[in-house]
This record gives sequence, structure tokens and C-alpha cells, in this order.
Amino acid sequence: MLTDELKKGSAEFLILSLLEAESRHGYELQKLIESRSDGVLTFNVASLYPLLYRMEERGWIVGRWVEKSGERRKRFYRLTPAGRTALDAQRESWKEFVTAINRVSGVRYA
Amino acid sequence: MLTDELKKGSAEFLILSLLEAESRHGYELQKLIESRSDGVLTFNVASLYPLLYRMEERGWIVGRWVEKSGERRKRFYRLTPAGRTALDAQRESWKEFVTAINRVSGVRYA
DNA sequence: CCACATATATTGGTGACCCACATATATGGC
DNA sequence: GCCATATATGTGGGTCACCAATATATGTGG
Repeated sequence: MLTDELKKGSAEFLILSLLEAESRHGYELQKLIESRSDGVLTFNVASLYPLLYRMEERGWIVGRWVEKSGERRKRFYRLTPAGRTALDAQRESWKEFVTAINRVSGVRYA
Repeated sequence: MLTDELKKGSAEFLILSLLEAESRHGYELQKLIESRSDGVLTFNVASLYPLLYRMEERGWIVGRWVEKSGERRKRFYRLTPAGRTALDAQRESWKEFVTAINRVSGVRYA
């Protein structure tokens, strides 16, 4: 499937987008992406956590551990100013990319 | 850049789309994708030819060598019925994918 | 004669993604 | 009391695509 290949690379953009409104933890991000896309976009845990670390190293997001009694510890991530800048850039890239593919492939949204 | 990652996986779809109208050879496909996307979508030769072989093995396209005097030999590819079916499926996948990403990321085309 | 465009092709390295597995807690069903 | 399932985070190892670099070969323009 085309989608399988394309999903690669989109994950970062989705995470940045979801963190724009409020901070969230990894598992939550995974479930949100899956439910909000009606199952079209799925996310493997083995991709999720390494990706979050990479994004944190890059300074786009910052995580903090939250521990509540009677709950498993969670790591909540929030967007940094650099992350917001990256998000803006990726939004533009995304639009440009979609426009380009549509133009070359002749896709129209009837 | 987001685009760099996303370009992966879209190549097949673009090639199938371009071959729908008429048969073309590898180098031509590469140049067409680049020019029609205004340089947004670039294509590495080291990806192009192996990809064409894979698509031919899968039975989506068929190539034939064309040799003219005073010209380097070219391999023209045309779409097979199976390729056309695959193209239809990929068009749907593409639309579904774009819709899903837009919904999750909150992108709107103003 | 040499740089460049055309045209096809491969080797070798990098890097992302994912299967499978591991750990730990709370809840619901039987 | 026990077991499956949901929640939540994490990793080792294999696979696979992409790409930089390189190679071959011909026609054109300066």
C-alpha cells in the first residue's frame, strides 16, 4: 500500500500538531492519531518513543515525568518555541508537498 | 525537512500517474516529476531504476527497449491493466491519507 | 576538445521503521 | 483468586528503501 510508505515521515508533523494545543504523553499521542484518523494512520510503539527522544534532542519538545499514586508514570511533552517554528515550517512543507503530488498525479478532490 | 521523508513512498504513485496518459522512459519520468512539481519533488536515479524494475516485476508496468540511430537506447514503460488497478487504489489511498493527516494536524487550505 | 545534457545502471552506506519482547499497574469478568 | 485486557513506557535486531558516488555511452554547443 502506498499509505504504508507515506506514513513514514508524517509522524513528526502529527505529533507537533497535536502538541500545539496542549501537552500530551506518548501513549496518548499514539491513540489520538489512530482515533482522529479513523484508523488510517497507525503508530508503532517502537517508532513512537525513539521519535519522541529525537524530537526532544532537537529541542522541539520538552518532556517531564508525572507520577500519580495508583497510576503508571507518564511523560508529558510540550512544544518549545523552536518546536512551534518547526511546526509552522512543516505545515507549509506539507501543503506544498500535497499540491505538488496532486499536480503531477492529476488528483482532484471532487 | 518533512518533505524529504514524505517523498519516500510517493514515487510509485507519481510514476503510475504519469504512465496513465502515455508510455515514457525512466529519465523522462524523473525530469517530468521534477519540472511539473516546480522542483518540490526530486528523484534520485539510484532510486528510479530499481523502482522501475520492482514495478515491472510486480506486473504493474512493462518496459521495451527502443533504439534509434544517433540516440542512446531508451526503455519505454507502459501501464498494464494490473498497473491501472493499482493506480486507482493508490489514488484512493492518497486522498484518504491526505484527509487523515489534515484532520489530525488541523491543516486547512485557506 | 571539453563541458554538459541525455540515458541507464550498480555498489555501498545510512537510517527509519517495525516485529517481538520486556516491564509495570489498574480494571473487569468469571 | 486469576487471567485477559487496557494503560504506559521501553529496546534489540532485522529489514528495506533511499541516496551519494561512481560508471558507461552518445549527442550538442562553445
